[in-house]
Amino acid sequence: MLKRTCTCGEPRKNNSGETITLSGWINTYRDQGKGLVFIDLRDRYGMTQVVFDAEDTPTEVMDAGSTLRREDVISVTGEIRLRDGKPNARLATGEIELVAKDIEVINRTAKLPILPDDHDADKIGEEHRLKYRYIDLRRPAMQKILKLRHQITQFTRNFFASNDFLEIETPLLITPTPEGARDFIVPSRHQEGCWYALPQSPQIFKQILMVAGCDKYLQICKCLRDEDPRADRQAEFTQIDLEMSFVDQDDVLAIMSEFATGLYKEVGGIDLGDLPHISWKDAMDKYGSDRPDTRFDLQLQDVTELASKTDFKVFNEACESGGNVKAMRVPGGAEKLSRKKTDAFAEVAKTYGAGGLPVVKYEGGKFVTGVAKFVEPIKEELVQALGLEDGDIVMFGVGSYRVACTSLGEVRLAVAKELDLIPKGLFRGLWVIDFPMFDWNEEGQRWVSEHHPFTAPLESHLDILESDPENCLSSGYDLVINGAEVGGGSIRIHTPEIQSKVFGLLGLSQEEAEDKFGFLLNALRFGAPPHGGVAFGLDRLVMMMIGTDNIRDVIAFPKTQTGADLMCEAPGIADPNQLDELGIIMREPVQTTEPA
RNA sequence: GGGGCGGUAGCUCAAUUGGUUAGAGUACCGGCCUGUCGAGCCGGUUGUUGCGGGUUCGAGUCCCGUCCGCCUCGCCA
Repeated sequence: MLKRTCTCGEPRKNNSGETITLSGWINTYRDQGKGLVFIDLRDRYGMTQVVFDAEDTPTEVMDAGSTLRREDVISVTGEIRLRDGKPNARLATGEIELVAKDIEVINRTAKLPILPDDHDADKIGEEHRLKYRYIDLRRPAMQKILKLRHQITQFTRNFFASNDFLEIETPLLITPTPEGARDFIVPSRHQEGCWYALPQSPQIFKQILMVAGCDKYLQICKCLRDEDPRADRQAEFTQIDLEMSFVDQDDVLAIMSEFATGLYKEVGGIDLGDLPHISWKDAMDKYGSDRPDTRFDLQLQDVTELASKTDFKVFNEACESGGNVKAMRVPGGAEKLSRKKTDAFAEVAKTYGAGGLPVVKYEGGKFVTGVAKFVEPIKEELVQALGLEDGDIVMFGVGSYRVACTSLGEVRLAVAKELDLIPKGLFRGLWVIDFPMFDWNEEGQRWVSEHHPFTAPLESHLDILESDPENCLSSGYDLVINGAEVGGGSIRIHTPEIQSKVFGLLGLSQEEAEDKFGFLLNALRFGAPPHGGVAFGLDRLVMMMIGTDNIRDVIAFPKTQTGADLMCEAPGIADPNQLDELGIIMREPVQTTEPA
């Protein structure tokens, strides 16, 4: 093999006259006829134009050159020279070209199913890109993502290493636990009938590492949750997982803020500014979300009391059942938001549990359209409360506190998108703190953890943990950037007494708690330091910096909505002998279906 | 589990109220062309219309079922 002496991104005009060897893929070929062929040779580092010029290239090399096709793999030796034609400003190497003197055609490609072209990549069906991922990943845009992801993990390791964190691995084969997401489970061969779970996160292990005196822990680890994916969510994803001992919330937020702002600045060239703290209640009240997007101004206001003075049945029912009415003023919205558009926003509200989206416009000093006649009696008060000006539109979120807030909060995002209120290139981050400890689950008629069962209550709320769980706040915190949760954590419970109480509130009996979490409770009995930490979603960090909404763009080998890997065709059928060794009998004979 | 969108040539798409031989661009193959760079010009090959069933004289088009992909609600401590 002709071994390369430099990469396709390197040669410049000051290398003129040098003889070098390049290796790579044929990106394009331009055959000008007998005696002149251009190819662009591509590797991870860039592209260089290679010219086969009969005046300077040996005949047999000319012949080989004219047979080259896109994505063939070659090595080519030649001399760098300034281009005869115009330089190509779009290529870093655009001022020079390599005059082919010797060539080795290393591997010719079969007929290509897709072309690795950034130019029309978004036109290619994602299904094809995933099936032929090795071709798709050759695209410079995909290479850029892989590199950015690498830079983020490198920055992370360097940052935390220089702050005395130890990178420690935790097991992949662990024990199934109740609570939380559905586990992926793995059969045990040695103990027939028993199963491992794949970790939803290393949560308990990292806490135990604190008990073990490790003090500061870091891991960049895979987490697995057998739940339905979304555009920004995969069953298999990566967390930057951290834990620290002898710290309080301020300590954790301080170093994690330093990390986050440093990361965005160093790797992304993005100034995140300060990361203010906002309480969960404030976030819900003002933005209708526990991950508020603060890049634009629209805010929600509570008008429950005013609404109760109206004769509007929808308002009254919410008020009487202890719910809320939230209002959002959209300045100048009366003209910009047609009935058709507000109807579309109503669909958004309905998706999030609201019955609809009452709307009223304020024009010429009076309310018009929608629920105008219902809010007329509270006109003066409403105008004053919301600071209404002529030409505004008001939308209402009605329902239980969470439904009123979140449905209108989602409408807020839709309105911002519709009216193009979100400045491009702006990044805004904040910490959401003071989450509730619990959320009441109607279906199961029990409390569930808002964060997770190991989250400590605020010290000041310890006394109401059991007497008033609804109002007990936790030490949980989420880092939110541009309306996306990019990380979250908490100060953990570090005594077995409180941990048992929380398990109890979650409806886990003493026996169940001991059975499922005994190892943690035990660890807490043997000298657990106060500790807390964070996990950042690596995939989301990459997505945000690269500017994509699609998590599959930032994962080398992602899975589909049904958890399939279209390239390797996972999941697959196990050999009957494998199942037999594991003591597993299929309920139904396996149906092999022909792929479509 | 629910709702929505989609599946036609290797790829991206078109195909009128159901109508005869399913087209175009691109890729690929052949030819021409000595300064191109998403090269150009000329010619050519390419189809289980996802799969199965039904209605019909006739189905890419209508109906039923099913598979796959995407978006989404639930779910994701």
